[in-house]
Amino acid sequence: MASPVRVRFAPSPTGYLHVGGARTALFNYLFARQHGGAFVLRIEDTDQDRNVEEALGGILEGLKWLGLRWDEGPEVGGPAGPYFQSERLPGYAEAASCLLAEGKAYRCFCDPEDLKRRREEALARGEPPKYDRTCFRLSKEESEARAAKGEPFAIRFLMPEGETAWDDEVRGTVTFQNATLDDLVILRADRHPTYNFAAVVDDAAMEITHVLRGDDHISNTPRQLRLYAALGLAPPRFGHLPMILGPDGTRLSKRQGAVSVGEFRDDGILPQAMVNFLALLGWAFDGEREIFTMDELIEVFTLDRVSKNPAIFNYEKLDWMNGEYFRALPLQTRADMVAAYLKETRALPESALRDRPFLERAVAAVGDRMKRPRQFLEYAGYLYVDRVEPEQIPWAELVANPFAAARLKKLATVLSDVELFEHDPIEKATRGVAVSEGVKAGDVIMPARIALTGKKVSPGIFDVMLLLGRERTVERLRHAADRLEAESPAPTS
RNA sequence: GGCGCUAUCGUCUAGGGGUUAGGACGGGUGGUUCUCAGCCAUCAAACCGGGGUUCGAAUCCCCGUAGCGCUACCA
Repeated sequence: MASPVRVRFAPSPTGYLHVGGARTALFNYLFARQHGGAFVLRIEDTDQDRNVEEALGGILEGLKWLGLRWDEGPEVGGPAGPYFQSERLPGYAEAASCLLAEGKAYRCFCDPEDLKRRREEALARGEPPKYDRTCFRLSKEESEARAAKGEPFAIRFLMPEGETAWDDEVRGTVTFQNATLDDLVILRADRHPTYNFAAVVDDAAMEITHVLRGDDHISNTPRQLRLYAALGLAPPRFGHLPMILGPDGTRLSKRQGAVSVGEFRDDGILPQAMVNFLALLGWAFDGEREIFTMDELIEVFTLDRVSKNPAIFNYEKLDWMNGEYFRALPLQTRADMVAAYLKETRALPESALRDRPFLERAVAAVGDRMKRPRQFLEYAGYLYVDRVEPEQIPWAELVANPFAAARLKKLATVLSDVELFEHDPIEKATRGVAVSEGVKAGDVIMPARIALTGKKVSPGIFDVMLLLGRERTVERLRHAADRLEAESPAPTS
């Protein structure tokens, strides 16, 4: 039996949790859970200049919100800690010294600014911008003398000849010529490791068995493989996940819509929907089934069904999927979410939110028209205002209808006389008006809808009346009728 | 420029030497209905191009093209 599966998600705290990162984390999580392995969270904070104080909290929060609990890492600890690279500095320095001592790495005294300039010049000439090994040619004595004098230096890995290949879990065999790889810096002048080196040292130390990461790391893999070999360490297996692109086919950016899981959460996306949607970005079960709970994903997820091509993020499909999940939620939960949304956005005065039973009735009436909490007011906002100001187009339609005023008036009268102001009596009375007018029910209902809600679209009209109550219903109908009479000529009889 | 990866409806994808190339989102149409949503039914919509291999290629191979990624003392 092979060693137990151990995977990791290794974000650097430089920003929010991007959906691409979230998808990578999800796939790692699913793979770990399915194999009964461990999901490790490691924070790659070796670049102090780029670390953002608040970023870590957001990333952790995002992972938790998605339900991706890590077995080892920040907040929970674990046997392979610490889980912040900034706390593992001695290990990198030691590993680098070993390579230096064995002649597998060398000191580089070149000035970073100078290097940068040379690289740009090479690029401008159309040449590969590789390090020219100036410092590799230094004698051992000179190198040591300069170091002893206190001259700053970085440590570079001496890239061996030959080629490097591996059997990728999603792409099959991938091969690189080492000549196209650089003598990469493994330890910077400030004694901090660079990404490729730290990742190798830590993945080995943490006994990571599978590295599942974004496609953008594919060219890092041969470098890391060479590093494992030089260090005498057994490499993990690698799997490169396809990128997630924006609607325009380029890297998903804020310009194209929400990109961080926090934004989606604030937009009323449910974590279950996000997880399900993300799972389908670059992976499919059989091409038919689309709805999966996390547990079901854990059961059926396999790396060999991960797609090789980049996926464009489809906001509409996420919205649809969210609707699928949102509608399935119990009324209580939906009401909770709507209440939380209204409170956070202060879309309604505090007082309006106090009547919880009313809110629940309204949410029930809106029913499955709502795919996200934010749509509540779209369908029920008129319940929370003293007087509706009808939208332009619906009102114009009413004005153009010569019979509208009379029908509204009649309906108002009938409704004010209905004994029990409940759904069925209201419906019966309303339909009665239509019959006596010799028209279809819709010819009475549509004007009423506009008078009552100001819109052409609303929940069922009898639910609306019920929610409004007899008084407000009758008043709105009469008010609309009066206004109509004032604005439009009476029907020629 | 170099290196690498990829290529099926607009999008996510299934399939993979012989299929009416399947599903989902989105779109169209019809039904249910007081509108919308939902639900049901239904339609349109794809194998990047060129060469091979083969009786047969969307599927295997090569070339081209395109897209994306990497090419840092970033991760």
